Amino acid sequence: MQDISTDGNGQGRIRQENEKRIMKAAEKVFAQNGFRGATTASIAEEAGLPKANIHYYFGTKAKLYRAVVDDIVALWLSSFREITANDDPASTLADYIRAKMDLSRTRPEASRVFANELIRGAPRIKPYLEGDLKDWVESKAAILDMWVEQGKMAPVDSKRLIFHIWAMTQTWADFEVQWASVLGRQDGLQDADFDKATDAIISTVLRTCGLLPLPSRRHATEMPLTV
Amino acid sequence: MQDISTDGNGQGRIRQENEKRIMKAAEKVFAQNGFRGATTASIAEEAGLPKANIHYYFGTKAKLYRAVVDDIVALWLSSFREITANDDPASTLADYIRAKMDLSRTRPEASRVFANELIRGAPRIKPYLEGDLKDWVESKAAILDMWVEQGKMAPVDSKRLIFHIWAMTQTWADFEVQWASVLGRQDGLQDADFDKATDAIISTVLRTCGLLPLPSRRHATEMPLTV
DNA sequence: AACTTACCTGACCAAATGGTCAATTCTTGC
DNA sequence: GCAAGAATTGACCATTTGGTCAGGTAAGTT
Repeated sequence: MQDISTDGNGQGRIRQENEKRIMKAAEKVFAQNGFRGATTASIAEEAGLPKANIHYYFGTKAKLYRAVVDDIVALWLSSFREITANDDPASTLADYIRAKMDLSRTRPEASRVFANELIRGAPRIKPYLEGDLKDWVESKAAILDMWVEQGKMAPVDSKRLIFHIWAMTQTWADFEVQWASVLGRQDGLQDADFDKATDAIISTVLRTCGLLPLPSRRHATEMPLTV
Repeated sequence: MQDISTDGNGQGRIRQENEKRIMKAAEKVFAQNGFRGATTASIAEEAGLPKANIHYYFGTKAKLYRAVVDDIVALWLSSFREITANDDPASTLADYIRAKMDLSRTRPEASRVFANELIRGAPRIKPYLEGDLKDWVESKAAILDMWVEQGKMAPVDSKRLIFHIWAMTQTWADFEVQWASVLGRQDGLQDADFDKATDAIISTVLRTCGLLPLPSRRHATEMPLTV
């Protein structure tokens, strides 16, 4: 006989399938409406199940939300294992930016749930921000600083650089509609748009770190700028 | 006798004061909960007025929201007049970033209402995005391109550079709690934090444009990187 | 086949929500 | 000081919301 707890994730086949289905629907609805704005009825409709079914599996809206957010935090953390010690700065940074942009393209709803949570002051994930995330930032900033020490790259404000990489990569998920509108993409951003954005972010970051030669200017009438 | 339209902004003294008061409260509540999640009751409480009073001045929640959003769009647009033709690229960009960061620091709630709207797919402001904002971006990108043509700065992807300036500046308003948590600021970000962030963004942008000499590396054991 | 457990869901409920309204008080121009 | 419009608000209402529950069906185990 298998242990199937009521609220956790038991291992009943049907249960697993339905929980996944509900969480996918919930992620979408929470992303679009935030916790307070989302209704269990609309989540049920999105999942193609009667509302009572949602409560059967998750109990309350708050617990369902918690499950969705925890899932996303786990995704975030797993994507963070990237940057490691004595790699090459340029390729490591570029790889990390590419990984982050892939998440923005493939899991925009997850990013938006997270964004909603932050805009609201992160009542439910502050411990994560002050714990795992803070630790991660500090350890990665230390690596950047070490690279600077070793003369592998130009001095930078390492923490702000990390923050700004997140800002630039996540804006393409969170505010996609803004960039699509401004670029005139009626059907939303295409893969090519993400590629172009990725290149632009990599250029910006590598130039910030002095890791990318500046293309020569059109009219070479001025002195070189850089040391 | 003065013309006081019911829904617009008549010039009754009391009316003006109360409308301002309600909109301020509404901005805060909408920022924290989005349109659907905000309740007229909580807006009323925040404003220190009975709920019926809110309806007396604005009719419906939707009209109030519209008024708040329009106000913010106007603020946004006015902050956009900045970048003009044949200025000096470096100081113009730096000034613009400083202005945008000042908005993030002084009007974070406005930024968050806007962010909420974008996350939701911008149902109510798409015309603005596809109109005024698109035009603004195109005209300013043209100026950047002109500077490149004139050899005043290195070639850049001008539109993405603008997008990323927004992303970096607005993240300090929209996701303040995240950065405060990671930096260990228990009482929220301080002015010094914004100053440091502003410097970091300016450095990144100017280096991207080849407008800032790179500080020399610690160990000058390698060849200069830039052309 | 019998039995146990997981799964399903229509019908229901109390609370919250956006909005209305009529009665009352406050302002203001004359 | 007084009439006319502006402002105020408690009480009320229809609808929506999160959540419950009883009575059922399907699935697995022996």
